[in-house]
Amino acid sequence: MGRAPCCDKANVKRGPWSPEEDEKLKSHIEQHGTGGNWITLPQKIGLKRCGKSCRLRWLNYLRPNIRHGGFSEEEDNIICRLYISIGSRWSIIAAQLPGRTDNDIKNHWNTRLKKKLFGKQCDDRRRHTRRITRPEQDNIDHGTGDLGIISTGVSHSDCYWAQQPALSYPPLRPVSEGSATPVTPPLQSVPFYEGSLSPTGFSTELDELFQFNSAKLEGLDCFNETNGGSASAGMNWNQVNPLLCVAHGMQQLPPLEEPVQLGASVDL
DNA sequence: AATCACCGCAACCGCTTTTGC
DNA sequence: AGCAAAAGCGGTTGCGGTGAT
Repeated sequence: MGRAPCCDKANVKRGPWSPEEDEKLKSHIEQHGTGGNWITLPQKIGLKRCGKSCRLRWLNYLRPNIRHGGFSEEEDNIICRLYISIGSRWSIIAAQLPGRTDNDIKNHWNTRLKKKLFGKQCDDRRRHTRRITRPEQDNIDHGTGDLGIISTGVSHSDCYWAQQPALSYPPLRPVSEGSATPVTPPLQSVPFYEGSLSPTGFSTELDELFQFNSAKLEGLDCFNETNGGSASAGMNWNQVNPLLCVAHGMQQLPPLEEPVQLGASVDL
């Protein structure tokens, strides 16, 4: 029983695409379109590839106007803001960044932005765990250092980067608090938002998803007061990376005379 | 110079959602 | 309305390149 496979795995080629395969697929789709059926397309054009593989190759690589790499600061900010708000909905995030694919954004997040946003601790932790044996790593990796903790709900006592004592980012506070001038969302200068901007700076459609997703952050106790309270209201803005505050649309304030130390004496 | 570990990316896997009958 | 097939999507894996030891 079980689901029928989408193709005969024994008779399809896997792995990297050759230039010839790319050319076949590209020229066919440019001339005839996909025909509305990815499953039969590879047979039609004599490719020994799974239909899903063809679709992926087209969407992520062969499609016109695809841009790879070279993410700008502005794009980084958009990705971070959306990730914080709606989570790993890569296709939705990609829809806000013309020329970017969900796969590309996902890779960019996993390899760079995650570290940029939450600090080097994640990175160091990973580096450490990769040096140890597989069984040990299996015991450690879940819920530590990685953003997986957001959805797994592991408490921050298990959260490696939340335990680190020496963060000294400039202090920050929510825009809504006090008289600080809000940071202008960088998105407003991006043409594809024109016409349907919500107060958050994203498209109206996206705004429904963009209500601050506190549930998503429940596992991240550094977003919360120790006694509960909403994720954004309870956040200790002195202890987070500036980029994270960009993600929240927060105002960054001038440095305190003494940097806040994250440690046992500080309430999270 | 050799070896090892890490990083970045392309591609795959399998689950969920959508569509057509 | 119910089912099956196709499409969409997000998580994960594998591998080549690169830097550190």
